[in-house]
Amino acid sequence: MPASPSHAPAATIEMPEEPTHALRFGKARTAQASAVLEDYVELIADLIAVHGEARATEVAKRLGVSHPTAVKSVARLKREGLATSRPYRGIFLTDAGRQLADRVRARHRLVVDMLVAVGVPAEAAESDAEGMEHHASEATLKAFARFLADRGTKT
Amino acid sequence: MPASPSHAPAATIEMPEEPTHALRFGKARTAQASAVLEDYVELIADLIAVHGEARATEVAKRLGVSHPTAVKSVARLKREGLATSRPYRGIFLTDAGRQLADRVRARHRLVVDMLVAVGVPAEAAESDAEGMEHHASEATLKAFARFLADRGTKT
DNA sequence: ACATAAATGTAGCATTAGCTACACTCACGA
DNA sequence: TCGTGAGTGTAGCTAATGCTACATTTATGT
Repeated sequence: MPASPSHAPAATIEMPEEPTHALRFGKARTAQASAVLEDYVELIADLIAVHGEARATEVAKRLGVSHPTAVKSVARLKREGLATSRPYRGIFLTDAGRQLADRVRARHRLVVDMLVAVGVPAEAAESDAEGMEHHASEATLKAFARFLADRGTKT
Repeated sequence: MPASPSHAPAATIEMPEEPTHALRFGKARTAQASAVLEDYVELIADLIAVHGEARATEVAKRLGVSHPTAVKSVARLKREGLATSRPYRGIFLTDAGRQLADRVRARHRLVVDMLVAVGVPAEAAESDAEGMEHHASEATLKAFARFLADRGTKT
């Protein structure tokens, strides 16, 4: 059976538990925690780039949430030093926020390209990447990049 | 700009907003919601298969959470008709729970195999798959399966 | 048989993300 | 100038996931 081959014990050492799993699950949970922040930062960066500014209502609309929800999340971004804003003005990113946005954006493209490269329809690739990207470790991203480079990024 | 390539189109239609995004983000959020349930169900199935029963404490340990947290989640599983349990006894899966476990397990393997096939180190593949698997749509899974079949499922 | 340790359960609190309802501002037109 | 409506902000509620602390029950060893 799958999860813990170490329980099959016949010979060898015998470690009673498998904290390895705990670490993995914990990591996945942590990733999910920052996922929301990342989505907001990326979107805000896009809005600023395209419209010159990012307004709470617009962010809410794009993310498919109510505006108070967006406002609350932006408050969290500010708390974490990723964004700034003043009452009735737009939302702006700090240097840290911009850097995060760039990283997130690059990662998103990489994941989408990867999915497309292995035959996932563009629509599904975009959609699924939105959720998966937040869980791709450095090692995985590096592997993706190498894979894409090797096969010339062709479909 | 990046996030919405659909803004690029010089000719064609030009839709002012992009509710498409909202749908995508919403989907990712929903997926994340069931992710926890799936993790629990999969783990419980494993424990039953290996130990003959699944105890709350063991589940908590494996998932890296406190036991009350595990208990609370199991309560949710019961509410959703995926598991059953009686005070001071083990946790069991309903038919629905077992079916879900099977699907989750298959999906997990598929994602891991895929990552490995593309050159991700086994360790990272296992770890990242834990988070990514919950966001892989049917279309994506199908594409993964096809890709693996084509290249002979070799490591 | 009974005391005690380990496992399980319960209570209460915090945080995050969502929502609706309501209050306030600002910009624009009459 | 003064409304009014769209955009923002705030309050207060829900649900999920976590936690610690405490209560209970089971099981175990003497």
